[in-house]
Amino acid sequence: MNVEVIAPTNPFIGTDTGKMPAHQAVYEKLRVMILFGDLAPGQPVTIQGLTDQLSVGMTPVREALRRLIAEGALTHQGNRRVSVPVLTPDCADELGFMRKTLEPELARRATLRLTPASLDAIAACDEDLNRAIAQGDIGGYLTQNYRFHALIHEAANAPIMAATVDRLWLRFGPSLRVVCGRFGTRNLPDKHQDLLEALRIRDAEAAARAMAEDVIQGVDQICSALKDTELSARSD
Amino acid sequence: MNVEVIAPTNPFIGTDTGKMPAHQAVYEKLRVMILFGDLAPGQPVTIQGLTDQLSVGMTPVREALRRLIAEGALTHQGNRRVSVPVLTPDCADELGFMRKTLEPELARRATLRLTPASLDAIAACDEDLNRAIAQGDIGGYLTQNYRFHALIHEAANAPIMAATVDRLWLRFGPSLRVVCGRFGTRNLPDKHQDLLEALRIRDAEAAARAMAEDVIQGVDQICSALKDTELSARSD
DNA sequence: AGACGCAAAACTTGATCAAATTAAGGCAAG
DNA sequence: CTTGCCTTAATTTGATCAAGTTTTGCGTCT
Repeated sequence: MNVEVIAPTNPFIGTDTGKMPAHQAVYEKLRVMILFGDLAPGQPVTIQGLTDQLSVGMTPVREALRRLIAEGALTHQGNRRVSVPVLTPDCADELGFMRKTLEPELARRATLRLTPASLDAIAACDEDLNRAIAQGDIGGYLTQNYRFHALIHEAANAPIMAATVDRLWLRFGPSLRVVCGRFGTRNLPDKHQDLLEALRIRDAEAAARAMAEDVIQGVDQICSALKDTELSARSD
Repeated sequence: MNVEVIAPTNPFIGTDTGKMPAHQAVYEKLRVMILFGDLAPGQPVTIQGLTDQLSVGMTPVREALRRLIAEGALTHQGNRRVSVPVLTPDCADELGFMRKTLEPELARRATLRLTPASLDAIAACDEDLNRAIAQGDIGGYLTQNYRFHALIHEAANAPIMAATVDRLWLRFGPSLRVVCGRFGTRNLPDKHQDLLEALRIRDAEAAARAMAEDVIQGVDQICSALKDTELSARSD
């Protein structure tokens, strides 16, 4: 299966498996691996492979996979084979539309319900993000960028929309890593400064606008990269 | 558990369990029951109850529940108890925003990719829907109304958005039945005529507008009904 | 090239363990 | 003496595991 264990330094991979059902621990582990590109698009995922690797029974693994499939993070490949989905341009278009619509709304709502503590957390996260970009740390960029958006989604106090958008990120994850591996951390979208300023002065519409621009930039970059990879694949 | 088996006359409950894994059969059965209000909001759902009722093992039931929980059709009620979620005004607001945003887009896309066959199917469905309304058949109204929208979503050729919207309907389902049971089939939203006409003349923007109005009408009706029930519950 | 067979993986089941809720019983206070 | 609460036991339910069954894919043989 070739799935490397991630270093527990990642803020999202605390994996406090102390008092947690096995199926949830498996779910969270796989989720992070997909979100940050440790599983390549198209890579097959087998139940028995995971039971061997994670030393858990078959039932928890089955439940975790079923959950991830329901979220679109994995796909049933016809004959009861499970794999990491390959992002097609059509899918990216759909995901892009939803992100462009929902994330600005989340930013708008976050502006209204924002607490000083969460604003500080978002600002701190943005600094970490800039540091990662400056160092060319792709993994750091991916995790901090996700965290930046996740913090805003959390502040919006709209759990259903936040979970929906989270699923969209989950679908972009595997390809994002590939794209970033191609182009490095230069020319990355960053409307975060505008967004932070809008949050500080409590201007919901400005926050929505900044978020929309950030999402559009990111999505367009992925779409163009997808077209390139498809062209290169076709010319093979 | 008090879950009555639905008559197999429903077009969505063919349940051809012939060549289908047990976990999927369980999933589809439960999904339909939730979607059309056969399970009341707040009703507890137990694994063992389902194994007894459906005569299947424990693992398939667990997988089906995990999937439905991931889709928001069921919720984990704290102490590893599963139940049908109760729709709060905040949730309805979120769901409403997403429906108002996504369904017009689906209508827009459906207009462009529409085939004569699918247009006929949609028109036929609308006739069934009107018949159900005229007869005061709540169950028929619920299923045909869902089917009308589902056919449009299918025609849009946008599987991710369609699946996302489907999950929103799944959340409305249990409360929809309650609301309809209160007010009957009068004053139901029906911008379907405008929508059908727009589809026929291939006017994507008009279709999107008609869909938006239909969704807004339906969501507002549910929201106001929710407020009423909450007020009456508070005055108890 | 088509068919047969073997191996691997998924699906299902029943059993076992752990956790939580409920019921019962006893003690104390009014 | 009755009532209310707290503690404890029993039942119900959820979580996990390992074995058996079925299906699929692939390799080989004709």
